[in-house]
Amino acid sequence: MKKDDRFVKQITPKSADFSKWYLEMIRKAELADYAPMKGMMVIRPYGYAIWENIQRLLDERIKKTGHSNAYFPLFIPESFLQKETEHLKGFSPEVAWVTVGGSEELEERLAVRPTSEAIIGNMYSKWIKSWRDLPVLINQWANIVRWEKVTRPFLRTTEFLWQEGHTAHGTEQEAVDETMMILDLYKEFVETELAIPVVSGKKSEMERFAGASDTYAIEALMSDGKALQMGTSHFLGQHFSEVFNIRYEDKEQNLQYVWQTSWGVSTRLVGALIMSHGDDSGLRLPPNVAPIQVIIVPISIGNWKEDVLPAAKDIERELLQLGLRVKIDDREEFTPGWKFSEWEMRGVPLRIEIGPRDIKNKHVISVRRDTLEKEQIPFSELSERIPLVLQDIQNSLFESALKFQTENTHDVQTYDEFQKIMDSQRGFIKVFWCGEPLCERKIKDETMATIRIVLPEDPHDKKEGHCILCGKDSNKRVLFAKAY
RNA sequence: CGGGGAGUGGCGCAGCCUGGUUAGCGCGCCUGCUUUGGGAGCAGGAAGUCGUCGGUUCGAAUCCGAUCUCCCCGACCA
Repeated sequence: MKKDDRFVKQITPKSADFSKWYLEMIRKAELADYAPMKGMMVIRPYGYAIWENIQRLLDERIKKTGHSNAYFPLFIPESFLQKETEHLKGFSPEVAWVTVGGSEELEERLAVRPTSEAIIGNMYSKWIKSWRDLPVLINQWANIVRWEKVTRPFLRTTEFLWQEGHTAHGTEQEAVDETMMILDLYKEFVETELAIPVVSGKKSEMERFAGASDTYAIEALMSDGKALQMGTSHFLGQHFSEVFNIRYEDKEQNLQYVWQTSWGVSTRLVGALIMSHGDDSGLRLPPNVAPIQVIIVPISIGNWKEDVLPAAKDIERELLQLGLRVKIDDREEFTPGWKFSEWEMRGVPLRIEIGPRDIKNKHVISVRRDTLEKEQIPFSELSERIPLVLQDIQNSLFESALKFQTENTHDVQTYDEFQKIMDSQRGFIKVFWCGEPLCERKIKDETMATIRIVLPEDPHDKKEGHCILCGKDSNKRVLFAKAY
């Protein structure tokens, strides 16, 4: 769409300045606002409603796979964090500390949780005694604080909301299986509900979670060619069970350390929604998580409150009965045209226009946000048609994001090509890598790209090749990208 | 954390260099009337003490210092 043809004129087009567009979207669509303290934001009702939908849809899946929710304290004694050396090293630069309670200096500082492995490890050591106590499958929805130097709304904030699962198992295999099951669950969830295609795989050593044996992640390509980590699933091995002494007696009466996992996704997903689907006119929210799925705009002409509004309300009632999230915009102070633009900018998937002409002809005009296509739907077919259209929008948002991802995943042969792509349109770059952190480091220094994931084996792909940088023989296919 | 830019009614900005009466403009907001099928028009009105603290000066949005916050680039970052 040419700039001049855009109906929505109050925002910087995404194509003109991606970063500015992103920040404007958040504020103009009223997803969030800056709080007065550095790096902190207020999630406003419209943004929070998206998070609530994410929570609900993910929570269902977490419970369906046998996990239960619980809640652990916000504060963690310093000594707990210190137990796992790598964990401490990884997090200490960004921990916020409580040193005073009321007017009294604390004997031991308390960390505001940057993640909960330590406090949960401590509790698990009390709860787990026998093989009969296993597995422990607990999830918590919580807030997290990390004192980040550079922050961006939703993508990296000082305080954020997330879900963190923490499980303990009797065997290594069981914990590994859990790690992978959750990774798949995340992938399915994000692709189905957020309509964002992701790639999943293991993290390189450099990107591994502090204290984990292995970290797996789902990564998505944003429409500016940068990758965003959307969720992680960690196989913790016995690192935490050893230091927190989480042991159980097995059937043979041997004391064994448990095997653990932890995994999480955060409010960052809201940022991902904005960046993957948004366009020059604003947000394009997938129906499954959109706070409002259908906005009904009555055409306010003449005696519209008596002629048009009742019909609009009938339609609202009918759609509500289908379980849809519907709203009528009956504000008198705005013209229909204004409302069209407003809801377009805010990303509502489907708009229904109804005016005197439509009532006479017993149909409505529906306009889908993703394509801006208009369609006449007879009153009698609304209940049947609207859910289908919404599903189609959900699907086509995914398809177009997938197309973008495919078109921007480059299979390159030379480092020269690699550098050229990173200097221009970016995207995912698929190459062989020798496994040396030194090569990874050098590539990062020269191109800003990091290994997002080590690709799982794919029967369609070559198995052997040469490291893109040093040329050594390699059987590791990896995905490089510039990360958020 | 380093380099650069910026904070002036709700939003976007001008004024600052070369201190000087009531700090302007557009959008938005309020009231009224006319309107309403892709961001309506006219008339009237309200709202800022110039991020914050301190300094220079007869006088500071304007000069100086500190500090907070935001943006961009980099360093760092489950």
